[in-house]
Amino acid sequence: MHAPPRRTGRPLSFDRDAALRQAMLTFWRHGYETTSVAELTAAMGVSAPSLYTAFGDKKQLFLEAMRLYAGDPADLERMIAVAPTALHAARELMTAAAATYTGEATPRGCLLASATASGSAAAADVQHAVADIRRGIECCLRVRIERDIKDSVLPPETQAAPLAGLVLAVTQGMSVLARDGASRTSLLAMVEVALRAWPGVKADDQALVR
Amino acid sequence: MHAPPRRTGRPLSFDRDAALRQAMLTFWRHGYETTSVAELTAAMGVSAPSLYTAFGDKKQLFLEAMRLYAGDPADLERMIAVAPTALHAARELMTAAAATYTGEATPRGCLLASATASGSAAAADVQHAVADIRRGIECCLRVRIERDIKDSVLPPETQAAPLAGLVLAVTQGMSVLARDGASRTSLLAMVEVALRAWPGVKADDQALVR
DNA sequence: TCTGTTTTTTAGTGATCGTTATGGAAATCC
DNA sequence: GGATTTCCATAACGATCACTAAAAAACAGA
Repeated sequence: MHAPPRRTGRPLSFDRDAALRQAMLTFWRHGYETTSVAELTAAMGVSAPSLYTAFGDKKQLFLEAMRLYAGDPADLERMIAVAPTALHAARELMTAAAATYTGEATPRGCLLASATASGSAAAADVQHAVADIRRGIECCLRVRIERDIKDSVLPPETQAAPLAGLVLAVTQGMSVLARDGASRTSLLAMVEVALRAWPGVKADDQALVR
Repeated sequence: MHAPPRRTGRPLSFDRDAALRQAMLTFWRHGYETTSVAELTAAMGVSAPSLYTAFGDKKQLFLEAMRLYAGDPADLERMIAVAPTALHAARELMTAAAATYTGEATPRGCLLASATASGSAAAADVQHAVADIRRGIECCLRVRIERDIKDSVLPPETQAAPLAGLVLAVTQGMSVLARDGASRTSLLAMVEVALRAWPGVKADDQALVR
């Protein structure tokens, strides 16, 4: 992002990246508003004043943790663009989500889906930031579908927007089921079923695109 | 449920059902833990002591509001059982959800999806109660799909569980998109696309089952 | 009217919320 | 070794959290 000012004075006694990662995991598990600063300081191993000088406030800390969770948007955009077809990209998106939501060393579900699903009016801007990430993914996938239509990979009557929306809905819906205790295997089976909604895919045709 | 004891004493000054409905709308909009009792008393037009004598505590009030939102489980079970096919039931489930999540006079999204998506460990039992409702719907739909398989309405290789899970995932995922601002029209289009994953349905075949 | 029962209002409980002032310890610069 | 700069630990800020004690108020039956 921007180079640290690197001035004189006492150096930080904690690893900022490691602390941020712990904050991310805590937000992932408990949500944004339902995670207290006390929980954060305990998980991060950092006192409250240190947290505030290093990250600003709770909201900025969450936004930074959210960006750490989501990764570089350019990476995802590249994955979608480079995939052989939009179908491959959609499958990759959903299977990766299913794996992420059921990791052994991480909280269940999706940080984006859980963190701000509920929230008071005071957290509206945080909800917008999360929604922006979703919209970015959906937009990226829709554009890729439209490209496939233009390239005659998909039939011309294909509805790009609802198809991209479905992928997002299944993804975020899987987060809910993962939180309820659904296994990775069951989520992956759902992904395979969902992909049968893709134009040109049906039943055993799936083997062709895997 | 159980007949009121109908004893002597000062009568209630407020309509309990109307107050419960306002509580439901407030929980629907802001979630369980992120709704304060102060917000509830303001929305319900009831003082805190009255709220506690009438509903117990915040948790019991939420559970009652949740049951009001979800309706009688028997009604849903009956709808699924009475539907011509499991496909009809699935379509009804998803289109009704899309309509509910984008109502003009109600909060956006699904109370079940939003209220406990995030939450501290203290609200674990509330999360379980919400998850139980989802599991009930999913189970009911899965049984209906298995019945259609047995009745040769669906092909024998149909995977009932992932198919039912997909319907739930799309439903709960639509809640997220509705909260992000998706229109009812776009959600309904996604439902139509999702239903193409159903065995035996593809493209224009949909007209046959509508 | 009097008694008993229940709900109301008023005011407040201790706990926790996010956040910060303060004072001193620690590390770099000259 | 100062001088300077930065960070850490302690403690506390006002606000809000879920919740309730106490007493007045409104009903039913006598």
